[in-house]
Amino acid sequence: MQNVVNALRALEEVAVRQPVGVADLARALELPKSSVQRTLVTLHGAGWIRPAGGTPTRWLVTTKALHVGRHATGELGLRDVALPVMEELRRSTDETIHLAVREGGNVVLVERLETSQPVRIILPLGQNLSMHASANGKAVLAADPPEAAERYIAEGLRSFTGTTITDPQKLREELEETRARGYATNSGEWRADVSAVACAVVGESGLPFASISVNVPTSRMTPGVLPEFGALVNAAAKRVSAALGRAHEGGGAR
Amino acid sequence: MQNVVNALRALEEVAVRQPVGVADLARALELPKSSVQRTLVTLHGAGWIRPAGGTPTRWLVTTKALHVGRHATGELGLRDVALPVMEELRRSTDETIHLAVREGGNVVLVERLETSQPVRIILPLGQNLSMHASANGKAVLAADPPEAAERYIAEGLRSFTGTTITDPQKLREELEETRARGYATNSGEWRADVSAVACAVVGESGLPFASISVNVPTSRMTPGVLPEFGALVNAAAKRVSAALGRAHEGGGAR
DNA sequence: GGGGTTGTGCCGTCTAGCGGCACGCTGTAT
DNA sequence: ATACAGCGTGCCGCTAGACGGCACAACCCC
Repeated sequence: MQNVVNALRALEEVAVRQPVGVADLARALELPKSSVQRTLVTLHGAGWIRPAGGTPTRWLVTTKALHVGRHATGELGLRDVALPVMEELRRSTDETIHLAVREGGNVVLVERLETSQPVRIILPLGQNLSMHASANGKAVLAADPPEAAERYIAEGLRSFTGTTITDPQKLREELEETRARGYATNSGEWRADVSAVACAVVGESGLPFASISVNVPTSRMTPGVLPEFGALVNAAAKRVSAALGRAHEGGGAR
Repeated sequence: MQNVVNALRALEEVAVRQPVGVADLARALELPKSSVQRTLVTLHGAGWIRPAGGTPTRWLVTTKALHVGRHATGELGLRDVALPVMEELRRSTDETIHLAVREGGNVVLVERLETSQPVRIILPLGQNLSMHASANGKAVLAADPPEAAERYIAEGLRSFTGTTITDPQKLREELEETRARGYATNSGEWRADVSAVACAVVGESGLPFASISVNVPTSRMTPGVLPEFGALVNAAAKRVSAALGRAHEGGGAR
């Protein structure tokens, strides 16, 4: 099915480079022009891309991918269950609430409710967050079995800002604290101006598969609000976990 | 490229029915089980779906589609240009702001900023809005050349609520008013509790390709705010159009 | 415990995708 | 004015790779 693989590669490439022509794409994909041309026509027929209209023909992605992507929440109904809880969480904090799902070695932002305050964090849906440098990631990691965390650590901890935890031992301690505390934190470890508290959502198997976070500009993150938001986000994650069929056992993380 | 078409159908089907197994899918797609199986493995290899982990194998879509879908804004950089303007629009209205792009005979919601007020409208990104029963749609239709509008009208005007405009002549008058007024309106014509004002974003060719709207629960939509929000949304759409390279000529719509 | 259903894998047939090639067009540099 | 390089598009013979029938082990629910 090399064919399908190439078509999907073409689709992604169109998304990144749009509006783009056949020849450009063929070069980028290192594929014969005529093959790419055929692929584009097929993708168009299936409704995933469309010509821009002018001449020469330039291709754009349609919203088909959006429709498919909306369902990418890992568990059936996670979004529906989480949204009302996130709503309430935003009302009580008036800060930006994120819902992220684990995927591969990362955590991906899939839903967002914003604060009404002027200074705010806007991350695009679909944003990848690394496990060790985001509150959502650390919440998931802390709720994981130790082996899984070790496997992640073994891949190396990339640094993003001055406060990013890159020392394996320090990260282990941090995860331990997170479990004891019931929520994970992040103070400018990925981007200097973004701080957050998060708690994992666990499934029937007891494994974490998603995470909810309250995101605050570092400038507004005073020591006082941290435990307050922590307790709120912990309760929220517990409610979502429970609604998905299983009591949220132990702290907020494990 | 029947192959690719089937793979994309499978992907969509997985998104809708996830978590789903091979046999289920094969029935839904009316394709041999072994073919579907091969397709699933390929889609997995390409990173678009993933097995749920347990046994029996159930498939889920990944966030790959989200990443691609994020670029589905029709014009290069539309989202980046529009977001700050939408931000300001929300600050001045404290209502939910939508960015929609035209696609085929519809208009599709691609970005959203919410009000902080408790009663609010939440539409999913990727939502299709019909041309004649939404403020965004009517704004685009009013900015289109008359032939295009007539072509749309000829396809028939479906009714959603008691106030949906289904009479072609009434719609023509409404579009005329919209052009004169500089913004389109919607008072519960699609869903009874949703009202809005909108204005089209036009490209270099002078044709509308997107639209910005302020969405208000019908209960909050008093006669007074209508012209106020109308003027604001008109100014916002003009700014986006201009930033995309061309002065926004004439009223707010054309 | 057995009948049905599931996910998975093999393999011979032949179809449908592959890609080299040529065409007409447009915009640019000479 | 002319040449040229690049573009998007379409054709067509060859063959690689997809197709789908089939078989099998594991599982679940009567």
